[in-house]
Amino acid sequence: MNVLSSPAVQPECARRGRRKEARPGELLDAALDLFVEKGFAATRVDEVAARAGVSKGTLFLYFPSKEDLFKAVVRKNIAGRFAEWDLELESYAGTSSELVQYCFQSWWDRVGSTKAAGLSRLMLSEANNFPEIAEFYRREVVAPGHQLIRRILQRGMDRGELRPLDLDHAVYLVLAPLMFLSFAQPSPSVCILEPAHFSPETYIRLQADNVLQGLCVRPT
Amino acid sequence: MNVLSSPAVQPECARRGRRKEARPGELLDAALDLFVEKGFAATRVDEVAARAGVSKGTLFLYFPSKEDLFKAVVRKNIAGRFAEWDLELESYAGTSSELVQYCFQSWWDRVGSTKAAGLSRLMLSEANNFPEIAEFYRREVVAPGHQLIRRILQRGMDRGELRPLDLDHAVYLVLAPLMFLSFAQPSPSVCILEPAHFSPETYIRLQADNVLQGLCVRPT
Amino acid sequence: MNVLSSPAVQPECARRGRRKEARPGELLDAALDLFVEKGFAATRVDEVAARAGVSKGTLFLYFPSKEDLFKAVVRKNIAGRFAEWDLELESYAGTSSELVQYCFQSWWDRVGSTKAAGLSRLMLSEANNFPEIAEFYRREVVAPGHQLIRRILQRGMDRGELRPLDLDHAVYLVLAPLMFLSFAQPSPSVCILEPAHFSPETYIRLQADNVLQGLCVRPT
Amino acid sequence: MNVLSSPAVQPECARRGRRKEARPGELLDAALDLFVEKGFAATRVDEVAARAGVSKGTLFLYFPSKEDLFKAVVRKNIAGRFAEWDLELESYAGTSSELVQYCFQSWWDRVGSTKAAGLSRLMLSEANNFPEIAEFYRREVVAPGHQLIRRILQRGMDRGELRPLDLDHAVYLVLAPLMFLSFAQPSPSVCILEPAHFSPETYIRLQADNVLQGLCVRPT
DNA sequence: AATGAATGAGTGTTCATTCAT
DNA sequence: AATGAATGAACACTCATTCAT
Repeated sequence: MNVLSSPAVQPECARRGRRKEARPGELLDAALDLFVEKGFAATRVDEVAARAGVSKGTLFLYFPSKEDLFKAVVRKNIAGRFAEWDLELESYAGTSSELVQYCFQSWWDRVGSTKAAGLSRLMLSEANNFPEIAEFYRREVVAPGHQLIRRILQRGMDRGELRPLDLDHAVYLVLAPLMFLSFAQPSPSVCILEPAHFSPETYIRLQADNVLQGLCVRPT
Repeated sequence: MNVLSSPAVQPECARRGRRKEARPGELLDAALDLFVEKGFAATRVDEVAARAGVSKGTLFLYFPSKEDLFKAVVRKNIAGRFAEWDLELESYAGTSSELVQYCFQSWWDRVGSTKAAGLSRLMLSEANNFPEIAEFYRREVVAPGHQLIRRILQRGMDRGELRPLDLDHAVYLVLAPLMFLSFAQPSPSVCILEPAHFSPETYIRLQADNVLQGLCVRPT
Repeated sequence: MNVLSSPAVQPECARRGRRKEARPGELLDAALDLFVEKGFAATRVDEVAARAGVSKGTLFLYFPSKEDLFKAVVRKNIAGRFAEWDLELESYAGTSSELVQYCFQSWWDRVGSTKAAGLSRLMLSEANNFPEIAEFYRREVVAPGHQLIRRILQRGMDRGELRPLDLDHAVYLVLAPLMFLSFAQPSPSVCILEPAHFSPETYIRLQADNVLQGLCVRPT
Repeated sequence: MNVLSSPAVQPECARRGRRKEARPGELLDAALDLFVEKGFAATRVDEVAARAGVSKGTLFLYFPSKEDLFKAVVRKNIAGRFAEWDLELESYAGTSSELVQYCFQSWWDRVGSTKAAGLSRLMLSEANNFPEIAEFYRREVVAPGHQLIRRILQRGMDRGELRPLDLDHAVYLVLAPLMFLSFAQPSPSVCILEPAHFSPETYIRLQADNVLQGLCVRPT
């Protein structure tokens, strides 16, 4: 463990120590993959542990239950990032039109194009069977997400850049296109007819442009 | 069970006879309800059988496995209503703007507000596990649906009422809002923040109006 | 399967039918043996099922949980018999002295000398860890047992055959000797010093005689 | 850890030092508490270690297994207080009646009301699983206890104060009430119907008085 | 054709025990 | 000596599927 340690044994020695702190992250990564691929119920904790290279018992050392593991996955990949996004919104200086475009684009960059996008579809199927998880997801993801969009639209109305809107329904002008793309991940087969001709980036731009035609006081 | 049967028991016997042939249909109906409500994995075959009024053994008499039951449910319920809709479209006489509005509205009336909407969400979750069914669904539902929208948009462009559109992505300007609503049914909790303040009809109208602002050459 | 069926295959055929009704009883017998031998927590449901000659799944067909199985065992072997004993007491015509003797004796004949006696010791160890079972046992066994003894003593006082007694403590003049013997079953090693010199029947008679010396108005 | 240690840290160091040697004892004390409270199986070694203020690994440093810990607990706590009691008996000057009363009372004061009473119940439950310990308990506790009672009764017969007794069974006239109370501790719920109305002291007096009515040549 | 009793593989979770540090 | 991260065997309970009747 000194300067002379050969690189070959270093990892072996360090693994223990390094692992200890890396474990939760490795488990969360493995869990995200499997949850997104198979759904919550169909994902076996053994498999998550195996993919993270540990035993089943170790998983329960870090997460007291499968549900808690799932919550941690959601928190790490989505829920925990709203604080940052909210701040970003508050300090945003551009027009509402630019803000909405930015919103679409950065949702895609940070969520839609990542594995985390698959979590939305997951919730769709499992919400009925796991009410506690559904409630958690509503509180930690759905609510902040809705509020974020509402604030964007409200800001636009306040600044006179957007038409007067019924926010209870207008939020979905923004959310529906994003969620649709989210639900289509990672296997778009039942949503997108010809994935080969489909570019998410083009989709995102088109949706943003189009919704703005309707939202803005003066169509750009 | 012969001519001497008293009238009192006759119906009993007759029902039996009728039942025997109606069994598969009753099972499929029960299965549709439960699959849509709980998802594939969480639906127990006992419950399907019970709801159809037969024993679990009988179900396996008609469907060799739960998977086959699922396939049969999907096959039965996603039949071709598209032929009729295609005809309707061809003979439509109004403006594109009216046509799109009509399209949103009648989708909600005929699909979105019915049990069939639940099947979309089902397919979304199970497509990975039933590639064969997914392919079937793509062929019988996704493809005709996309084509229908494409024709509507193409018609609009041909008539000079809609702007020039990249159809491969523009179809989703119409589809995304509809599918989002479909996936949110029947348990909107993880999509809609406050279902109590949400009216599907208002949503449909707002989405149609808004998308048209972007699509039309001259905003109405 | 007709009149010519050899007796050898008859049981094979009949087993299905006969079993169906005999199963719960067979399971309860197996469960009683194992619960008494190993305790509640240490008894494996697989083992109970195996001893009854069925699979684990079959056990859960008849008893929804291990706790319910245990309750059924207690009900069959003790709790369900108080009704009969209460009746017996009401119609008893002899003196209180005879009644107490009869009580000791028939407790031994019907409970103390059977495997059911082991259930008391079981509860002693498991009560803390399974509060629901403990509560059930209190309600179904402890309470009726105490009441039965109280009524016997009260009857004796009413008839002027027994001295005035503080029933809250006097019940244990009768219960303690019986329970001690119960706790000593089926392995008396830590209660009885020399089991070889110990006769439960003699013990029962001696305890009954002795307690009566104190209870009766005129020592016999 | 030497003379230079500042007074402030001295106690810290000293405690460590003292602790190191006291560890096994602290572990045994913690284990006694927990075993008595929860039983052997339900007691978790983590909890024992935590209560003793050490890690789980440390426990296994001193005791190779949970079973060995249990054995050590029993061995430590069931020491010979009988020598003292035997002496007390030999020099006792009062009547047999007084002696028996004294015996009941001091058993309660010195054993029944202490944690040691819980050990009896522990042994009762675990005797099957730890025959070696059971044998030890028989030799060190059961046998001396029985002998002590036998001598008391023999003394009474010799002095003409007690009736002629079959000692093999008569010992239990004294032992059964005491053991019943012992087993009922510390959670009397499955033995005592209404603990709120129950006073161990009253119980002890009543049992002593009553048994003497039967034992004595002339009822006092 | 219809039943429903029986099965047994599979799942999340616990906990005594090990061992590298 | 002491730690605590890691293990893996064990266990109650579920449910799709089978099959004798």
